[in-house]
Amino acid sequence: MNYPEFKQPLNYGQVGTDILAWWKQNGIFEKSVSTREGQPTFVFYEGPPSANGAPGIHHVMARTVKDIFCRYQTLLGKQVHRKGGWDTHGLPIELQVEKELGITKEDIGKKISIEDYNQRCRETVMRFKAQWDDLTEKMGYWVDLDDPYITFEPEYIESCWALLKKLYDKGLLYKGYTIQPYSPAAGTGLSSHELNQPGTYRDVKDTTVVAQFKVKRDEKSEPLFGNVQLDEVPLAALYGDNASEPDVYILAWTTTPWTLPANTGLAVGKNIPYLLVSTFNPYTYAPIRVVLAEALVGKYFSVKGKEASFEDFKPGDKVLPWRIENTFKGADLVGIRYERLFGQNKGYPAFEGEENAFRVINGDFVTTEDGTGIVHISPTFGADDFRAAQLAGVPALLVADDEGKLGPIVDRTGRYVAQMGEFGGRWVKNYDGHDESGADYKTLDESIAIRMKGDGTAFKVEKYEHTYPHCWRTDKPVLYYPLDSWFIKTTAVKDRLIELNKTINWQPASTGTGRFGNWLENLVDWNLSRSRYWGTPLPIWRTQDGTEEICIGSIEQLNAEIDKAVAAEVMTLNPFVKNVIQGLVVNDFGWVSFKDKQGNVYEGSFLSKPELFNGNTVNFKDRKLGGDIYSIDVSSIDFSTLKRHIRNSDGEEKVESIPLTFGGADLHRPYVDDIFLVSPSGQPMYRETDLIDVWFDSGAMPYAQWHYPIENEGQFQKNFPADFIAEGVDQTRGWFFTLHALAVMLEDSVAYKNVMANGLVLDKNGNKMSKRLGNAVDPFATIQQFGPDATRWYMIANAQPWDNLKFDVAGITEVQRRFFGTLFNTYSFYALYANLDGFQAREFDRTPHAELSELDRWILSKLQSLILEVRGHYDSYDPTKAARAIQDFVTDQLSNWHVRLSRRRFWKGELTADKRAAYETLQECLVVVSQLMAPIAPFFAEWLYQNMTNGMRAEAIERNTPLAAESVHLTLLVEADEARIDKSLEERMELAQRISSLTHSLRKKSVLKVRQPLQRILVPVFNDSTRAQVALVEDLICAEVNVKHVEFLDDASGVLVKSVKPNFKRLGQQYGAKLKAVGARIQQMSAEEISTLEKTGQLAVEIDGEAYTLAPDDVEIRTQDLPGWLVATDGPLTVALDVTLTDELRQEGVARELVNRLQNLRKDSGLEVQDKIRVTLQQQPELEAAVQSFGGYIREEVQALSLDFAPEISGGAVLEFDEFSVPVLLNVATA
RNA sequence: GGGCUUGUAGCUCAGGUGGUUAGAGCGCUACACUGAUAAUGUAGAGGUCCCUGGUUCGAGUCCAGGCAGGCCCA
Repeated sequence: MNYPEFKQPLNYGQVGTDILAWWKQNGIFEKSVSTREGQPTFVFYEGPPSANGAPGIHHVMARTVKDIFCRYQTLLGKQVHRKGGWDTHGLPIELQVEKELGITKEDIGKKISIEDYNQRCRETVMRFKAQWDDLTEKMGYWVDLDDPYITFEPEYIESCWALLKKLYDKGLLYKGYTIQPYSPAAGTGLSSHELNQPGTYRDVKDTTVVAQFKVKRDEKSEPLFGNVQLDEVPLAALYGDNASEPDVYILAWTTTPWTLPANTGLAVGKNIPYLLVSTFNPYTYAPIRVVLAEALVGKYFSVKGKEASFEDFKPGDKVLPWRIENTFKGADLVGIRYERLFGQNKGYPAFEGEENAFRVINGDFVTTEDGTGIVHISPTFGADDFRAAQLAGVPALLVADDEGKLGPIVDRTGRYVAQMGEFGGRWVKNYDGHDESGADYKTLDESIAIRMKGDGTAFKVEKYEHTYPHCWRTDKPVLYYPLDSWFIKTTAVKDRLIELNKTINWQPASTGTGRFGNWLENLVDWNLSRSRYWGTPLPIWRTQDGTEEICIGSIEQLNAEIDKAVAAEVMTLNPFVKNVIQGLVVNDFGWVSFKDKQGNVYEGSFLSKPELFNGNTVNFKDRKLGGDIYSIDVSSIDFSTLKRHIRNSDGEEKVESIPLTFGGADLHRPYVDDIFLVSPSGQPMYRETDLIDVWFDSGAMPYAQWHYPIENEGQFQKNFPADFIAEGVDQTRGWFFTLHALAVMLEDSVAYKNVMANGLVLDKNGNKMSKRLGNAVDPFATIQQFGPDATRWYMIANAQPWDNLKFDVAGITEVQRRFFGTLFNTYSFYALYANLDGFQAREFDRTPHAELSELDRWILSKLQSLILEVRGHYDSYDPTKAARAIQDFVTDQLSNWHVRLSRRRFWKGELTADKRAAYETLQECLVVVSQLMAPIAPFFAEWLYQNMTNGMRAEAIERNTPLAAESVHLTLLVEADEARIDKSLEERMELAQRISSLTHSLRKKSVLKVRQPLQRILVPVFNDSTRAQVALVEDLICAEVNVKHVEFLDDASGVLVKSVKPNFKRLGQQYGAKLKAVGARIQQMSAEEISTLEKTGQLAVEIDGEAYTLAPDDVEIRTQDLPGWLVATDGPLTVALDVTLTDELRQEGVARELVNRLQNLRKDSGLEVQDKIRVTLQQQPELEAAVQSFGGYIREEVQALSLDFAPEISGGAVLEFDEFSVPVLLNVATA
């Protein structure tokens, strides 16, 4: 048997398993890379997943996308290395460990050592690696799992350090601050995780103040002083004697009055409407004008006040009179300057940048839900404040402490610094546990409010209940407070980031311009600092006073610095030494040798018992039998001489040096924290305790995966930048950004040329999948059940990867049935008949293209078009369209038309030239389809390819043809042979399909089954080309719909009834508003008018008294009816069916019925396709007539050597059809 | 709250630059076909194209505002 045959239904899961085993056995993935050696490369970066959880179905989606384009590029002949990777650091892992250990961050270093804690993290992070690897294999994602980069390995961290140093040397790394939740009582910052603990947000009653900020009169603020008088009351009349213009104040509300002395700006919403209102201060009763949001006027001013007289207002009156003077948009107010609330004149300190402070700025967070619609900005005590101020160039109010170090007006214990005038030293909240019940107790907020009332700068003071976060440990209120942080100055390269982003091909484009582009436009500096334990440590050491610092870029440099520090006696011992020695004890390998600094030679091994280290000394046993045990001071060891001696099983000895850096060196905390360096001036330097953002780790992978820039420059250069990356859209500001930012800063280049951001995988109802809701889909079970191909195909074909996918297994079933089932059937069909005929396709001596039938040339033309189309879609990173095009070709064109119409060719008779051509055509289609689908459905494609080509392999290898490749994934994708594309042929086949469909529809209406032959169909045609086109496919149509002829009707026949439809597109352009009338007139055209238009090429009509000349292009003429005929239409195409039945047609119909029943009988009797039979029917006149005319046909169809009648038949079957009931005897012909 | 994104038949999705009668597959119903048969053909039912307003002779398509879902950020 040349072509393997399979039972229906095919077990797709098994196909996956079998192919996977074969790939492994034959190293196909490795070959897919190695056979492309020397070819152009296609660089792909694997975004490292974290293996601390089980993989989900969405990972199958993301990895399918990655896999598709890597496989496709391989098919194009490129070499595609795919180095895997693991993301191993970060908060999720720490939290998981803490949960498992039942501890909190506070316990680290107390209940558990940092060392042990990090060890737990290291063990936890790879816990699910086996599952991940398993899924990777089973789903057919080809990536190198044997040599992945792992972000916690010392080489990887060292690369990160080297990159940080490069940034540091470029001046892009600096220490600043961010506003973070801070607990003065605990003296520590709080993570958002800690802030989300239950019970941290509580209702508290605070003193709140609506403060008045006095506007400085200048060019910018002049409109506020202009006397617009919306309420049409002259100013003088308003204030009576106080006719001089009252001051203008901007109102801003705060629930934390203690931040008011730190105010440096006011934020407005640029689209929010604001009012200028004339009124009086409720405490000093001075006439004032105030600015606030229109929407909030009702909150501060009563209806009564709007009517109240200004002249009659006197101190003590409850109702404040008020009038609206003018309206503004927030944008109009931006830039206005105002006076400092607590200024130097009142004893408050000056600060740097003061000239840029006290301005109105834009704030996108401003709302009119509460307050005044204007937000008081104190950049040191609010994250929004800080950001808005930074964007607008407004400085923070910082004062110098005793050492000259700048800081906020509140110290880290929660008190005002001494410089704060009358309030200096006051607690901003009750952090000192002061008794609040005392009559004279006043909070700082209250004191400030009282002061402001007196100064006339408070417009409203009241107690207000709101929720406020509290420290979960101390129960004291949290402050938003500036904490030290290290930053990468991404804003310095902002323009370049934007510029280079425009050269990246984003899929979908909107993510690049929108989500990512906007993010770049509003870029702030990258906050690198994390106060955590399990991550890449920041390699910066500083002196206590911060005046001297060093950024370490390599372990070599670090060792050199350590040596200096040891020499300067800042440290007694290089902490890595212990690490190395520990490693040598743990790894049982043989023995070591070294010299001490005096040159004495030692040979032997370190002893771990009773304890490895006693201070800095270690026990060492001489290798001589019964040798002495020394106690050695490790600081005396000359580590450059340290070697280990390994004896293998053959007794061969291997000697290797042990670098101090690796082989046990751990660059994590706490080890790096134990390193103290010495500054040039001789001061000790301590490491900044921060870790760096894990996103830096992943963004550094283009460099760190090769241990670049420490080594492997060539590797790096060859693989930078990436041609393609793909991850979820949630990575836009994560990995996509960090890759881009680092590439621009370090290499002035993009990091990737093409990027796909895929969407989420939701459950079938559109809800997010989660373990908690129990709607998560198990990827292993899915692949097991449906096979990897149907799963992948469904995900790709159903929705474009960047749209969210509603995952429904019913969809996989459908794909499996409709696409894979059809393709499998088509293959089985081919295999069945090819095997019967002993046919084996060859690459040589094939039927010349010109000699192929219309049908064959058509499907091959379609195939070439498909190759073009699919390549185009893959090239433009649109796998969905590629999948859909392949699917439509296989189901609609190949199976449902070409194979269906070719069935007789396959099963009839000997291996003729036409049959051979049919095999060759189908064979070519199937092989090409296997290639085209290979990126998406790699297993099934392999299955199909091998089944189709294994019989050709030997010759292919011998003659070195494309099919020499043992795997479809090692082939080169066929190029479309455009010479074989025949658009005209494709067009007429479509006509044949549509005419057939219409004819079927007519048969159905007339209840004339297809088995009943009919004489003819009539097709009206208006032009010769259509006529010629249809004539060429007449045979196909006749065979498909079982009629004898296709006849054409043209105008000359005189029986066509035409109708006309306005061509609105053309008419609209020509007549515009008149179109309606013209269109109506066209629809009323008479037969004569249509005829005139056709013959003369124009038609004069009158519409609403105006003359128009219609051209043929203005209308679409079609035939809709043939009087006396049953017709069906599809757009411009019309078909009429001649339903006249002659005796001969009837007889042929009977003959066909007979054939059909006999075939069924054959099949029911279990006969094989090739068995011959003898048939005897019971006599019946009508049957005999039919057999007389069509006996030869019947015998041939049912492969009967004889077809006879007998007067009486018993014991056989009875054929029933139409009004017949025929006893029959069927025997297998033995000879 | 901001940015981005999605909304078309029961379900999943198509619908360049606006053109009047909005399509496909699945599912459903009926009929047919039967040497691919757990396949296939034909027909039918099924739509306020999320809503409101605007531009236009004409809007699923363009504009504005809203609603709902999603993601990211605050």
